[in-house]
Amino acid sequence: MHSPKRVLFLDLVLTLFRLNGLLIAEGDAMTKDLGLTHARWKVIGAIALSRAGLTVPGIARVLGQSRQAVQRITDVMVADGILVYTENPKHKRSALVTLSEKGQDTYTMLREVQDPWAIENTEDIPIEELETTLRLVRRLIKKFN
Amino acid sequence: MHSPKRVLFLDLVLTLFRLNGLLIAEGDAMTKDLGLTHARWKVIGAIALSRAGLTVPGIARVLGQSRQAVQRITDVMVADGILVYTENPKHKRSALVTLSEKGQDTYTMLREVQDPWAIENTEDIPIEELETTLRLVRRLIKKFN
DNA sequence: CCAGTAATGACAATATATTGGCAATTAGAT
DNA sequence: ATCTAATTGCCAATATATTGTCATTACTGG
Repeated sequence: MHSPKRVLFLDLVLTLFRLNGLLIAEGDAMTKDLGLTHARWKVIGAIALSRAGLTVPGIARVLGQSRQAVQRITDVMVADGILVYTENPKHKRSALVTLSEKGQDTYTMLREVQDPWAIENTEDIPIEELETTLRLVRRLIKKFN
Repeated sequence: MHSPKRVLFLDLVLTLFRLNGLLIAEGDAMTKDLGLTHARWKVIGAIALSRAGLTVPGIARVLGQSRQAVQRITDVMVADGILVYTENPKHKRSALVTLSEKGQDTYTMLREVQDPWAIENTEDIPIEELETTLRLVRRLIKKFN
């Protein structure tokens, strides 16, 4: 079967793996001075972008990872004073993970490098293409959920 | 700074992390019966999609990973008889990684589940959107290289 | 051709992530 | 309200990946 969409899609998948790795490398380079690793800034970013508050399994879903991996890193980050487990009105056992004051400071510093980075790397990209891509990615996520 | 592109882009990045995880889960589910793991089918896929032949660091670049991680898994796969290190005319020390007969059989079986999967998941997606997305992803990769 | 730089293999230490299992809680359906 | 299925925390084992280092080979500019 030589469906052009099939080839295109498989090519896209491989290319996405590559971009994923490069994005992690970018983030690590960007946060080198903040003492963060990708496991950490991903969690911080996920929490910061969520309005409603996130539990550990919630963060894992957002990041496409196992809840155990997230639990490990949040435990460490709580011990480091960057995150705080706060009571979850909607669930007795599953706490909400929130940024401590120190964590908010870290996020502020993260933003200071992340924002210019984001602006710089989208300068020459039409907003329509970003929207199309985001929409397509979301559509795929919905399929695979 | 409230650049809409900035927000869109950061949202896209987070969403890509999630899609990455889901794609890996999809692949693992797809290849469960073939005795593959994502570390393995990624390597097989990268080799199969390459025309010129790939070295270990070459595979690592395609997959956006460290060469050491790839080296580890290719060593195991060579020991398992799925891959073969063959002489590289262009480089004395860095061998080309190729599929053995067994590896080609595995790839054939992989294709039998992968192709329908790819077709099914792009049925309702216009080819133009796939092209736009692939082009954008490639553009980002070029920036981050 | 040569000198400096980058790429590669090899090895080790560490970090990160998945998988599996189990008990307790929650959510959903009837 | 009750039953069932899904979710969650926790623990352990294993797999995967990164980081750092060094010697060797390849590449590049002059």
